Amino acid sequence: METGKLQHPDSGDERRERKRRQILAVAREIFLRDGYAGASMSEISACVGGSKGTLYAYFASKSELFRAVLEDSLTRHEAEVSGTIAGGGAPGEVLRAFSERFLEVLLRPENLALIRLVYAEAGRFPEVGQAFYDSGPANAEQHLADYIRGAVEQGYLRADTDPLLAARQMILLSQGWIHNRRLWNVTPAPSEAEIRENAHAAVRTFLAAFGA
Amino acid sequence: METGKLQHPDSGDERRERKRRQILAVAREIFLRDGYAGASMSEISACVGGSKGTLYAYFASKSELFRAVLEDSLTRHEAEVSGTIAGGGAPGEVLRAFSERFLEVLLRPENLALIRLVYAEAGRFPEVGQAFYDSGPANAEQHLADYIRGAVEQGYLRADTDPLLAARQMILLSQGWIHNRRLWNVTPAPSEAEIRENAHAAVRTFLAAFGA
DNA sequence: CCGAAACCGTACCATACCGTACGGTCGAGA
DNA sequence: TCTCGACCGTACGGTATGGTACGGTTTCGG
Repeated sequence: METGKLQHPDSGDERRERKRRQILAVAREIFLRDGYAGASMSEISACVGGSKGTLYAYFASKSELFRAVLEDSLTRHEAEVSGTIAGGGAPGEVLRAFSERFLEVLLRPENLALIRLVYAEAGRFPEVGQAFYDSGPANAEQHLADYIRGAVEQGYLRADTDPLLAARQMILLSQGWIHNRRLWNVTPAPSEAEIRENAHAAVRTFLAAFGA
Repeated sequence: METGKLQHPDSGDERRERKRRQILAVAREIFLRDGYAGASMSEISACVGGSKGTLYAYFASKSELFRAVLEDSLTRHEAEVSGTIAGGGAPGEVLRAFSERFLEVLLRPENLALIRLVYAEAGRFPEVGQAFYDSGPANAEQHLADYIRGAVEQGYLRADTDPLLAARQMILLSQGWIHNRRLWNVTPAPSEAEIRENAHAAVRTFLAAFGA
């Protein structure tokens, strides 16, 4: 009743939602490309096709649009990385899979741009950094620590392992030097082989420190 | 002759150089606070005291000022970190000193702001990232790798250690989770004890992987 | 088929930006 | 004391910004 009939492919709410997503997609692209201060509402509305009045009918201000773009972008890769450790099992292969996937996700151009943007704005807008941390690194950290705790209990890892510390070190090693060099834009995108190599090295060091 | 007499405390060139440094200091502060797009030449000139015309007599454009600020900022901590590994010696204490100093330098508010700024602009201005990398991380990486190579030859570390890989992993572990959380602005400045703890954990993991 | 709501195009406001220009002032060197 | 260059204060030009207003048009539910 309040949402209209399903027969029609273009009910009001659906239409509005579609437009909203379209605006978010365009705005996301421009924010990631130019940064918060560098992006322009006029350009966004021009790129999205409609008028600026319409844009302001969907989002009350630039900062609110920015917030919505971030919120939308952050909920994308929640499960993708954590999925690699959901099953449990022996650390060697699980951690290798995690490390590879983790770095591969971090290195996608869209995510590099997002990470740059968050770093840039976190100083002035603490809630940006907080939102990013909560919906990304905090999850990875927690899930990995849980897995490690289980692996310790099963005797795969040393009994005196601090799961949280081990998880954080594993994440740092997985992220690797490549990630920094990509953020600094001083090296082209690495091959899959390099990513695998990094994961291999990370796991080797991790297991040397925490393996049973 | 070409630089004027030393008797007078205020020769022309000296005066110019002083003003230049003053401008750089103020501009640095504002760029680090507001980012490149967010900073304003008018505010900089107002903060520095003089007129905008004078500002443009020293730096031809905003981008050139930005470049000069970066160049000036990057040459500060060259030796401070590398000094901790200059002497050589057994890895345990040397690496601990390196790790502590490294993280402590990274966590200084001015450097956090600089790192944020570089991350933010490296995507659009590759030369910014390159300059930063060359004058900072590349040096640390190289010096640490050299030290590790020496330690391997002296039998302190495993013979099959890849010095460059080991150096990079050591840097990643030293930088630690704290550094990221500070960049994301989700945690207050850590105590010295936390920094020492991080260094301790980094060295422990490193030696487990590469110790002889 | 009607009426209302959403949307478009465009013009507009106030502000801020970068960069320039210009007349006045001050201090140093001759 | 005179000259000259650097500096100051200020104002300005041209452009772009975030955000608003408004009349005309399309779209959709009833």
